[in-house]
Amino acid sequence: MPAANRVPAANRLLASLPGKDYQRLLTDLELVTLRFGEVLYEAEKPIRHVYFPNDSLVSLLTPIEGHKPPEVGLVGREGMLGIPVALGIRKSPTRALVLGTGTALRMTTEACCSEYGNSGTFHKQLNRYIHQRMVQITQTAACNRFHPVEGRLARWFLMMRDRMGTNQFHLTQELLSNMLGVLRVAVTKAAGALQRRKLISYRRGIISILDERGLEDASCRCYKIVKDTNAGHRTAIPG
Amino acid sequence: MPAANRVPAANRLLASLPGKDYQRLLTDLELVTLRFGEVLYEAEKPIRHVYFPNDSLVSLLTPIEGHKPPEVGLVGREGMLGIPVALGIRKSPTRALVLGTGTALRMTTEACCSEYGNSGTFHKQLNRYIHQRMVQITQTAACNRFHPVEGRLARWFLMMRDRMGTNQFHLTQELLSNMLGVLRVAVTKAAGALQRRKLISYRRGIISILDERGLEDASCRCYKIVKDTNAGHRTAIPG
DNA sequence: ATTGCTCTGTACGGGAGCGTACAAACGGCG
DNA sequence: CGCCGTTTGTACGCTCCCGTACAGAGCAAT
Repeated sequence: MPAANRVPAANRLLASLPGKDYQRLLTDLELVTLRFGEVLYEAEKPIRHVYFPNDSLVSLLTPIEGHKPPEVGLVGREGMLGIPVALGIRKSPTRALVLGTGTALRMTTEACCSEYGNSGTFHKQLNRYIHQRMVQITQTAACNRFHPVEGRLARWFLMMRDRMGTNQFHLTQELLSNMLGVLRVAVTKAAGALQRRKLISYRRGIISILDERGLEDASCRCYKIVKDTNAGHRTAIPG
Repeated sequence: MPAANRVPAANRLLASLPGKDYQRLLTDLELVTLRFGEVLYEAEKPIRHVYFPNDSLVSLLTPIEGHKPPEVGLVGREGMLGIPVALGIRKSPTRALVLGTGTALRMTTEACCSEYGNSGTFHKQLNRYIHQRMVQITQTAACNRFHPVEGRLARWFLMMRDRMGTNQFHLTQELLSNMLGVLRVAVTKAAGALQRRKLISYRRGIISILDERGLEDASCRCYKIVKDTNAGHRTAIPG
């Protein structure tokens, strides 16, 4: 195994663990590079590893007949891939597609299961993250239903920025339209509007955020709602 | 506390527990009647009890500005209300609205937390249910995005039947349209089409399923996908 | 029966997004 | 430089659903 301990835990979930727990986890963790386009899990297939992204970014897609699978989750340094494992399920209901090339720490499904029992803190932090993801999916369900493409697109750019920690990323409108579950031309139109307002620039797959505040105003409120949930640790049960 | 042990555990989640675990849980469980229109949790408010419906039915709604809150979960005898508690969160992200009058067993949030630690089986079954609900939300997100109202309506009737265990229930088109996140007239039209095909009858809030097979054919495939997930225990990690 | 309320059904213009087709711009490569 | 595949932008008819308005049908109470 490559030396995972040579890398700081850029992953926030791991970074939130006490040193002792983190040290024990490290023995099971392996540093890997996730490359754009790579599929970590296929839907309905076994989960062999759980992943903790550092600067990589992964999209979760749910298959639905007659359509390109839309996105139901976006995971970066704030989270983990492989929630079902923590719930005792070895089969992924979704497809995990790497959108942003970068590194991640991973451990085998088996190791994760036993660590989940060993460290109470790991367990607790993971549970909090699972809750965040449920909120994220819930909000996405409502958002997909009601909000026009432009606001959803702005929201998606901001989520991507938060999870990658950079204002520039690479993704074609074609792929993006699949994630949002809309026609490519709808993305073209919405992205064009955002460009004219100088909030972003979008050139051949390279997206740059020019005006963060402006983009937040252009995004639907769902962005803030999910973000605030993630920040709201006070609601966790103490002890 | 009313004698919860006078009622058989119609709730499937409780019924799946070994007798020993169930007996211990019973000391904390209280039998209550949930009445149509009652709100068990308000969104963003504390969760005081977790509920295990017997023949009652509860809808989970997520608030979204400028719209009536759409449904993101439907809970009956197969499940539990208060998943966040099991994840260490005391605040409900959704509103829990009783759609079907009936009984439920409930326990306090505190009791649930300690039982969650006491019984490994309880823990395990709950985790499996949490996973099911994540699949349910995920499917709903995609379904809301792509599928026309008629199929979604048929699906909703079937889910209601599964969770209530009856072919007849009471709900106005107005309320139903809020759950589905569509205009009331869209429900009227879709329900009318299903009636003309003799799959249901719908008279002043009283819905009767006339042809289950036909209704399944009319529903979108999401129905079967979620149902099969719930049946698919084999994917659980053994031991 | 009459009144009043709730619930269901019908009508119609408008808008967002679909599906498709095609044109234009860009970048890599020979 | 010129070619070619990829990516982005524009156009247009169509459908579904929105928003609103209003009519009819069932039920309850007086």
